[in-house]
Amino acid sequence: MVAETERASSQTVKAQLALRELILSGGLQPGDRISELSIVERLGMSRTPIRMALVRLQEEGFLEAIPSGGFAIRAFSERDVYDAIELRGTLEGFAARVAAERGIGAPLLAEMKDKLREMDDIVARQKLTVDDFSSYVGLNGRFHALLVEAADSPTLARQIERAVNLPFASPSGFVMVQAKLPEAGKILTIGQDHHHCVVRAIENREGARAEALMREHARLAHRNLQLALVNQGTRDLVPGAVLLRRSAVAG
Amino acid sequence: MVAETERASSQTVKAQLALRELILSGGLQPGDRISELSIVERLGMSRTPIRMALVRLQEEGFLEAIPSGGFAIRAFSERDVYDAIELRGTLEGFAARVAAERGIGAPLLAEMKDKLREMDDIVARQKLTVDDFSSYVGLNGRFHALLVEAADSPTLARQIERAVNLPFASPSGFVMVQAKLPEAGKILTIGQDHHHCVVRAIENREGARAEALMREHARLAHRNLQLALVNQGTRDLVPGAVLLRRSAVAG
DNA sequence: CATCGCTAGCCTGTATACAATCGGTGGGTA
DNA sequence: TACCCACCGATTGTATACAGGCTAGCGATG
Repeated sequence: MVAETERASSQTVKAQLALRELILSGGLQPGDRISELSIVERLGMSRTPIRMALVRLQEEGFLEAIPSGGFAIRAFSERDVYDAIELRGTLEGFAARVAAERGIGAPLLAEMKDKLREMDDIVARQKLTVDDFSSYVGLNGRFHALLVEAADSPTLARQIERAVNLPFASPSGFVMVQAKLPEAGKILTIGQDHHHCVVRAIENREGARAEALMREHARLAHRNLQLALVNQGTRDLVPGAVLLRRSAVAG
Repeated sequence: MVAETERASSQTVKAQLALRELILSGGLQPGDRISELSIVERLGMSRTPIRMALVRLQEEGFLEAIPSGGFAIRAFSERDVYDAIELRGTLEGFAARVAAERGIGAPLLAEMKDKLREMDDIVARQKLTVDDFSSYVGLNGRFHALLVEAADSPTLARQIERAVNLPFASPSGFVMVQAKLPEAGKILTIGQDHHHCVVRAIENREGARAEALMREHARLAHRNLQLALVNQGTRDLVPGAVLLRRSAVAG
């Protein structure tokens, strides 16, 4: 009965994706209580998969439970975003250290270097197009995924996956923002150097160095965050900007 | 209609607690697929709250989703336990660093020192009873909770809460094990010293030191884990021992 | 005029019926 | 004898009906 035009697995997953999209597109405002019935008529499915999706989105951090029942869209302060980025750096640093200390397999190392080369090609270009940034996002995401894989720890992988779910905490979250910033090339160059250094550190079994590098690597996102927030024009480029609580800055 | 003898909130929460207990008591074996119907007749409630509880327990890390549908009890290797402990240390270290760098309020600091004094009293005793250890567990748990509170970061708090859900990753997980180990007094003394040092570090705004201390503090649990696993007698004292995959060690 | 209480409506939590899919078993054929 | 296909049972995913609780709005009273 399901899936005539759409090719998706279960209703629950579809609801989860649709709700996430609805939140991130601003269709639902931060702080708003989510009425299940309104979602039912918006998505055209029954309450059961929607309730399931709501629980999952709560665990992902997009929603918070209301004591009297139901859920509300979570609102984030600028410091929350900062902390989420720093947290990702800490966890990825941990992963890098573990990978360095325990050593990683040759195929994994090879693929990391492979992705590194491809990213080098992009960064080397004089004028970066939006497509270039887009390709970089894909490669960068894969590189960070490989790093988690390199740690070979399911517990850590789960934790990182969770931390990275918030859009502004994603490793590639701010890459597309850079496309609009004058400092784009510089930050990209530095980030890519971090990538190179961390691979070398892992190869040489330098755990502390690998960890410190990934922490600092995440802090590039801090800079992008600052740069994007200073003027109202680029503010909306911050990933998940609609989740940001309007702070006292105003305009 | 609900709650005649039992005083609990919702069916979902009751199911969650009951299932967790069922898993940790060994009523359900690691690797086993969980049949919803069997839980229905065991707990005497309908499938809906049970399904809800299953999703939450998956997010907590006790269950893993089966591709074809349903859930299975997750099995942990010794290294998983090790990693979970190290992960807690990393996250608590992060919390301590943030607390030190940003500074914490006087009331919080006062309560931390208060708990410290109470724990000192216990550690100072010559012969420690089981009740002593039990009191220590409570105080220790509160102390660690205060540390998280001191970081004043909801994102981080959520993440730590999640990491600590696994019983063997809990800050107080191995305290009761120590009660049965000859090295009990020594490790307790060292751990308590870590507590003192980290509070001093936070007070003095020494972020790096606070972080390193909490990491090392968690590693005391590594030692306890090793000690408990060496002989079969104390092996079952490891928190959540039933979740451990029988490794090649055998007996 | 303000505050307290009641009532009505909505909304969430729970139960249960229905549908679709997965796995296992048995029989048939190469 | 071994492998493949088909059917059947079981189990999960989905829809919907029902009940209890929360909230808000209105009216009455101090």
